[in-house]
Amino acid sequence: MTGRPRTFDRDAALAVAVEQFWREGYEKTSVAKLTAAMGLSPPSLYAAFGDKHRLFEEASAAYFRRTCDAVDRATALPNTRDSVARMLEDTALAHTDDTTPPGCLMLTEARLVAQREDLHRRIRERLDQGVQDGDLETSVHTDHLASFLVTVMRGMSGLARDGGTTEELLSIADTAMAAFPSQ
Amino acid sequence: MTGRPRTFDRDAALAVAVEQFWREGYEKTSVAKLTAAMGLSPPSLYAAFGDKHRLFEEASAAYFRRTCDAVDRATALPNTRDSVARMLEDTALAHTDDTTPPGCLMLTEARLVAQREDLHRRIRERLDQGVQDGDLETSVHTDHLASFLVTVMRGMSGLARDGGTTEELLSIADTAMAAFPSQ
DNA sequence: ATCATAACGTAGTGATCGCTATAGAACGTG
DNA sequence: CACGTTCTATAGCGATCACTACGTTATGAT
Repeated sequence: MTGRPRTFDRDAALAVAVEQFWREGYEKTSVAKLTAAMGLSPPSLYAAFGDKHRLFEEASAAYFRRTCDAVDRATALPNTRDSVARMLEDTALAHTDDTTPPGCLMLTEARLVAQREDLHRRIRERLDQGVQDGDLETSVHTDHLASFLVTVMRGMSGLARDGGTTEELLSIADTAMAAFPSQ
Repeated sequence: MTGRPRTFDRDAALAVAVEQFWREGYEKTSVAKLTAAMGLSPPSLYAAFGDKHRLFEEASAAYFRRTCDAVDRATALPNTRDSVARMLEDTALAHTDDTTPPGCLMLTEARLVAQREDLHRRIRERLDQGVQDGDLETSVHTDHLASFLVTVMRGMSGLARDGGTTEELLSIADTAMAAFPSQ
């Protein structure tokens, strides 16, 4: 007993929801906007994704996974300074990519605190590794430095939403690197 | 023909509105929440302040004036580095003052782009003065440095909203100062 | 006292919010 | 074919949104 098959691509619809939440945030994104953008009726949305909150969780998780891929590519660089510089440059470029909404869902949406803490942890762990590798002096407070970096990225996301250009964000990334402790 | 006098203090009611918008933002603050917090009926609110949008404009303008006072006190310091350091420290303290909502209304509310541009201009002008005073080398790109500083403050506001402590924000302010060009 | 003026509280406007009851349509299985 | 299952679309649920019509009350001026 398989029943009637669904007429829409669940992953494609989820991608549209990601884009919608990304562009307008959780609160300003109504279910009516979602159903219109995703091209399905309210009952179909609720049957496939639960409710608005669970859809947001699934969408933001998908977004987070994509972001973490980029972070992981940066942290994989052998030199710690290069790794952090890459991360900030990636951020500047991603937040002003004109094929996607400006800024970053994870860094802008108030309720995604846990994701931001996860990002902070990933960065701190990369810095800790840098200390072990001898890239950073043992006196460096990696937790505080990670907080600084997340704070800069977050501010960059806000600036991108205000219409900040790629060049502007890249210059901020560059300036922030001046605060990175030299070996 | 003076008519019946109003039974509430307009300035006090406005201060309550500032606090409400500060704590929850424009979208999440309903007129019902405002009337309850301000202790007046909807018709009184609309008679005294126009509509929700004009009330927000008045409230955010009052908030901005207060913020600018602190900025002006910092920019008044003779040394440019001291001036910027003070600004960042003030930001860390103000955003985590437990007698007020966490973070900053101006830096968090999406629609206050103009106020942020104003803040950016004030900081850049202080840095330009620093160049004239010989506090900063003429090679310093004051516009980019100002963008960096606003970006850090903005990120600090977000962190404060996530529950970041005064110590955490102060350490970020301190780290950011490492990016400030030495004389 | 009488009047005009303006703020007051009650009660409710249409629109939109997130969400769902209901009934019909499209599948695999008998 | 009929049956059970699951998706579909329509239409609408109660709650809340920003906002206001309306009748009352409190003032100063006459």
